[in-house]
Amino acid sequence: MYALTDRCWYSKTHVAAESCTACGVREVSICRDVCNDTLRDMEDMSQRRQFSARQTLFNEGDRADMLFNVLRGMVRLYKLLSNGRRQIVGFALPGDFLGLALEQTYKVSADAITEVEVCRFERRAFVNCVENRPDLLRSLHAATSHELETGQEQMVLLGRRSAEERVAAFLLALRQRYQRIGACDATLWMPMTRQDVADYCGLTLETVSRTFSKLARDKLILIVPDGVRLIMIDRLQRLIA
Amino acid sequence: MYALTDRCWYSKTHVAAESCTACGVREVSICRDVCNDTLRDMEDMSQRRQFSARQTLFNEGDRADMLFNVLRGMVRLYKLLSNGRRQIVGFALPGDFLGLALEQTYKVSADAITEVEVCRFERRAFVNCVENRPDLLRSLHAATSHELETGQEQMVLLGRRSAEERVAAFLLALRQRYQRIGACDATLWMPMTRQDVADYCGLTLETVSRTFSKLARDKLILIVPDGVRLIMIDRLQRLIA
DNA sequence: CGCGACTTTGAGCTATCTCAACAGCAGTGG
DNA sequence: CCACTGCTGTTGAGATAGCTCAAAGTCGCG
Repeated sequence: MYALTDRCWYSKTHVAAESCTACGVREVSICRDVCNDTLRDMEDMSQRRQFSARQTLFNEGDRADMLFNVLRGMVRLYKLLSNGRRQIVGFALPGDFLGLALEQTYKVSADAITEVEVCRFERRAFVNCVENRPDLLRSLHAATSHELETGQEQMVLLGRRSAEERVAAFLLALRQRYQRIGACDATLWMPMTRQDVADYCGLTLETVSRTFSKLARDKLILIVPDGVRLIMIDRLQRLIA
Repeated sequence: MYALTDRCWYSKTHVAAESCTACGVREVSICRDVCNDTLRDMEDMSQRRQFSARQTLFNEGDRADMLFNVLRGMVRLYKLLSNGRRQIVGFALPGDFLGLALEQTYKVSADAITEVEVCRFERRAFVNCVENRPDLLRSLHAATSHELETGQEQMVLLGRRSAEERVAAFLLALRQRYQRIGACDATLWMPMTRQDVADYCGLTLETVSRTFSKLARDKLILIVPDGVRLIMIDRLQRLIA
């Protein structure tokens, strides 16, 4: 898949190649298991696009004209409340598909945390394709189911865990996701801010910062620029057992 | 659909008829939009079953041999943490399908809150059917997407809302679900305990009770046996705006 | 009637939030 | 080259929403 010994998997030099068959994220995307005909259809429909850090991909409520497959970088998906409170419902990594539900309007907002490259589809065309291609629908359903399960885990985290457990669970889940896309490393790349982590974990940024500090003081993690190195994964796991 | 002026829609006398075409919950189930052939297949696979209140339908981690469509009653879906903490991730009502993800093991536990009647499928047979019936897959995907969206709303509730907002949002969401299945009424049927509501809203049962009392004191709701009557829906809505 | 399960209410406690100060660092411009 | 600014992160101290523990109230049911 990627060269993974360092964090170059998300760097500019490892952009997925132009062709789907050579695409670097195909192995972890909804297009992994589709047949060749379907893949060709998808390739014909797709356009490559880039977003710079902090650019918006779409806003909750907008007409969902475009669907995205993330190729590189990190995207935050979130909902806002009237008074500015924000809940991040997920961080999208390479291989993640935005718009799984195929619905007419976006149900969350999305913006780029880092520079982001995506494979973009027009929704109408994509939906048409899905209608004729049960293998693609099957993939979409599997991905949606997986998201649903992740969401249920997150409800447990938000509803029933302490601050320390939330942060530990967040770190371990992030690690698992990097493993899944073949980008694992004892050092987790964390381009998001403390505020982002807080808005994902249902905490304040100060509590997140204090909790990171405590975990570092206890030598379970090491805080490094743009990331965290997991030192004692077993003890992190015991925290959330 | 049902006779709805009172709460009889969930009573024993309104059990869905034996035939799928005459089924009382079909209009709100995954089988709503499937073609006649698919429906016949599903009917052949399905078995009617009953569970009494507090009976377990399945436990998280078990092999998912059976899938369920709820016909009558209410089911709680939850996850447990080691020390007994519980997060309820959803209440299943008539028309809700349990096992949308078609996965090999259950990701949550489910037990009956009331007496429950279900339409039950063997997973293997069901999955086989889905493979050959894109229309059913389409329905499953739509239902799964809807669950995913509901889950994201719930993350906002759990991560960023106050106790009062959580309870208000819970009541309004419950009302919407009853509306959706054609069982709406100013009085919401709430057979679950305060502990269940607490475990759904990420609160303690005392906080839920106090919040209900406050909403009742403020005349936004009226607490009645086995339910809550919504008196000033607009003010509840303003609470969560 | 009396028991058990659920609910309500009260009072004190604490995990987390809020507010505030400060530190590190990158970019900017004199 | 260095002051300055803005942004992110850290740390401290006091405030508070919701939790915990406890007691009493309600209701259905044998």
